[in-house]
Amino acid sequence: MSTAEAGDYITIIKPDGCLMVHSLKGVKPRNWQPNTDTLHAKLEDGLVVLTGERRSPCESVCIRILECFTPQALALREDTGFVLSGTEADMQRALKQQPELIEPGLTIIDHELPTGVGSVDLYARDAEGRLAVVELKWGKATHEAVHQLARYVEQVTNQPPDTRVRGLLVAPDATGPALKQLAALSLEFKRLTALPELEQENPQAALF
Amino acid sequence: MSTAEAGDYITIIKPDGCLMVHSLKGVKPRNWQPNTDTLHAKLEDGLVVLTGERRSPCESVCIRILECFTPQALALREDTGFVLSGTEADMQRALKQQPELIEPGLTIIDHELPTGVGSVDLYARDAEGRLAVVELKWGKATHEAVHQLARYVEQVTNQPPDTRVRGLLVAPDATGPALKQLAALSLEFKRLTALPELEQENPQAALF
DNA sequence: ATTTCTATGTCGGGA
DNA sequence: TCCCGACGTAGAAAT
Repeated sequence: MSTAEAGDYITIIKPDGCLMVHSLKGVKPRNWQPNTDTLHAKLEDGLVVLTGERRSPCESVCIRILECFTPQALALREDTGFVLSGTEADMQRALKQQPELIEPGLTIIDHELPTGVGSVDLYARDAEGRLAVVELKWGKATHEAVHQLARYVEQVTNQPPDTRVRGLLVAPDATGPALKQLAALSLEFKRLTALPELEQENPQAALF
Repeated sequence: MSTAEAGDYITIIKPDGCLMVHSLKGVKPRNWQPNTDTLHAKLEDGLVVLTGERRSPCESVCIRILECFTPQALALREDTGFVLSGTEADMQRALKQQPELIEPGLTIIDHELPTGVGSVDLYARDAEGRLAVVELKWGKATHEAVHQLARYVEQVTNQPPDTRVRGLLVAPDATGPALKQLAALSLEFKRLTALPELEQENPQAALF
């Protein structure tokens, strides 16, 4: 249960049932409701009242429209595109193709390998045959990333082979505490700032 | 670095520098940028190109407009309102006023008490004088909530008094794993579905 | 300005 | 459908 005062808002309702009420600040809507099942409009005391209901979880949004500035119904075409998000997913793809960017002689064994405490980004073997767990971060790596890497390394080390496993944190940068913690845990940091372009699979007019 | 294909989008730019590009699905924008510092528009190959730049972190968004359906400049009035979000904050306020809803004889000692691993929602003493750490969740409590509560309890227990501290998870519901974990850790679950109305501090025209 | 923590997170994948 | 983990999380509080 939440309530907002009257004011100026932009309300957007998408065909997939996403309902958003934006105020003049912030990326997040002031109020919203994904997966709205039914949407009713009725007149109440001379005001238009929109009600969006939703099952599972059972909740509803009620919008009282005191005054409407620019009503619009747009027919956006089907979502053709696909975000080629050059973030961790792309970083992972690129480094899987060119593991030598991390270290010469490295070969990728697996990626997104579940360990019971999350997924290892890359699982590799180095030039000397040692196993290596690789954690990728697109942004500045924090102590959280180190903690995660440490858990992965521990998890993998405890597997049957029980050999020493290297832990590599690959990121463009890392915070001070992160580097300190890395050193304390005998883990390694590999700075990686630029990625070569991957061949475009489907070159099209780019929006962004 | 990310790129999206051409398609139909709704672009919103707010005066606080929030730039959003919404596709026809989802509550989250397809692409966005909070705190945009400078916004340029230029003509390039006969297309309008919007460029939003931002320092710290240094990044930019570039929007190529192939066709523009309904350009608009709205002057929303200043953000008068305030969200009276009846979520954990309200839940906490209500239970602080009426701790007997959690358990008869409970008295609140403190709220939002920092413990070094986050903030305890409520810190109380029960009818028998034992300390109790209360973790509130407005939605279904997951194993994460249990983990958090466990950390709080551990943290508080390790304080000088070093007496046994009760851990209470108060939520309308909890997941299976959460309940199991609670039992294993000797923590308690208190189901709380409905809250009585708090007196309104500032009754006004309500939007939602 | 940067780090840390919360959230109606949202979203996607798997059981 | 529910549960679980990741995210460019965003946003706020504390440092």
